[in-house]
Amino acid sequence: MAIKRNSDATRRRILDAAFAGIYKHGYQATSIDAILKTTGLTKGGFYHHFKSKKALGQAVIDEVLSGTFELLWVRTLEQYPDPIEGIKAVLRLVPATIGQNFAELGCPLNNLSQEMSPIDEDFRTRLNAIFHKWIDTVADALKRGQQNGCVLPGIDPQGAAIFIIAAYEGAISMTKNEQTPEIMNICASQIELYLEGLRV
Amino acid sequence: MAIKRNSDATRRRILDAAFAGIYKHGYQATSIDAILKTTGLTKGGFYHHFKSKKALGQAVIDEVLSGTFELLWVRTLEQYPDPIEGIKAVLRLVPATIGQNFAELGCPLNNLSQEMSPIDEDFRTRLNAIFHKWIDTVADALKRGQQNGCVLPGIDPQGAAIFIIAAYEGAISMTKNEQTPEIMNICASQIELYLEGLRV
DNA sequence: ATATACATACCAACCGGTCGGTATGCAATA
DNA sequence: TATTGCATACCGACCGGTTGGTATGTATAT
Repeated sequence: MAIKRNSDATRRRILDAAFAGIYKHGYQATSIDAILKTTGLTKGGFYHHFKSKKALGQAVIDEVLSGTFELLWVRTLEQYPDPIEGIKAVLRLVPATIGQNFAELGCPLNNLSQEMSPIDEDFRTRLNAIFHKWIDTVADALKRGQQNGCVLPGIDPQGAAIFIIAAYEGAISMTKNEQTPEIMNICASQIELYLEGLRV
Repeated sequence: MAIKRNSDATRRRILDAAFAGIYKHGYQATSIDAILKTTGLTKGGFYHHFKSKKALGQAVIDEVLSGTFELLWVRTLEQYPDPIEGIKAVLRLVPATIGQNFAELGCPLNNLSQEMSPIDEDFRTRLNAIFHKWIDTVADALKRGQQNGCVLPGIDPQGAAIFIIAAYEGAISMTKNEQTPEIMNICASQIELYLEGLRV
């Protein structure tokens, strides 16, 4: 009747519980005790894997948040030669992949960034790195679109990318405020209107 | 040398300190002790004015947040016959009125809404009421624009209003993430691009 | 046998909130 | 006009519980 001990799996369980807590209640309002409760661990076990609460938060950013962004945006955009179609596909993918959570809890990356950016520079730096990769991903896609002739050559890819992401994050925020997926659909169609304006 | 006792002023001081704390650290992370420190009050004095921390939070929404929104949006839009010019004016007003705070701390209304909407229905209801007034304000302005012939009759004022506010909030969020007003300018010019697309 | 992966017990600081008490101002009364 | 009586405004100690974190002990895997 040996009790299973698996370091990697335990660490992963902590990470998942921390992500869920942070996603719903925010970083500051997620207590270590709460994480212990959902994982069934104790203090000693937790602090064996993470040297502080801050270290846990940063691990969530590096190992959980950055991954989900890549899965949704990078993978989708790279399989569309036309970036405008690619972005529209992401917008349509949102309700499917993340489901109800997005309408209830918003974007986990933006949530954490909004909470922590003003009060902790280390968090801000890490989170901003993901945002920059995101912007570059969209901007590169738009550049490809300009080269293969489906995006207007006059527009600034960087500026357009920033706005697309801003509008996307804003749409998710409004959806969360209202607590209904309906809002996301309204905003998505308006974003598409903007996107079509970038077309040759 | 009687010590000044002024109930209204004291209450206002608490409200201001609470707003500042919530704006920077969020509601949950703003302790009553911290408010006592900045106001110079004590526990007894505080609980004479507010029966609980939650009551304080709701007073901040009703008496501080709702006012700043009205000042910026309602007042500005009502003095522009052309709603598109009105919205553009608001966008230009943002850095002037709120100044550096917006780039550092974002939109106080959206901040609180993002934090509290998923975890407290009473907060959500109050905050959502402000958002609805906001949407109606912009939608009504667009309708006026349709009547006096400067906005396309085909567009849905409600949907456009929701997206304009979403894009605006998203732009502020991105600016806060990056901690530079530059981002706001980039997004503002893209929003203007969208707005011009609504014109006849 | 030694390092790893946990459990247990504990700490000081802080959390929101309560409580008995006190200083002040104001209105009725004498 | 002076005195009284009471509501208001505020003080500061204290409560049970929670916070992030540590020091030490023990069972398991290699």
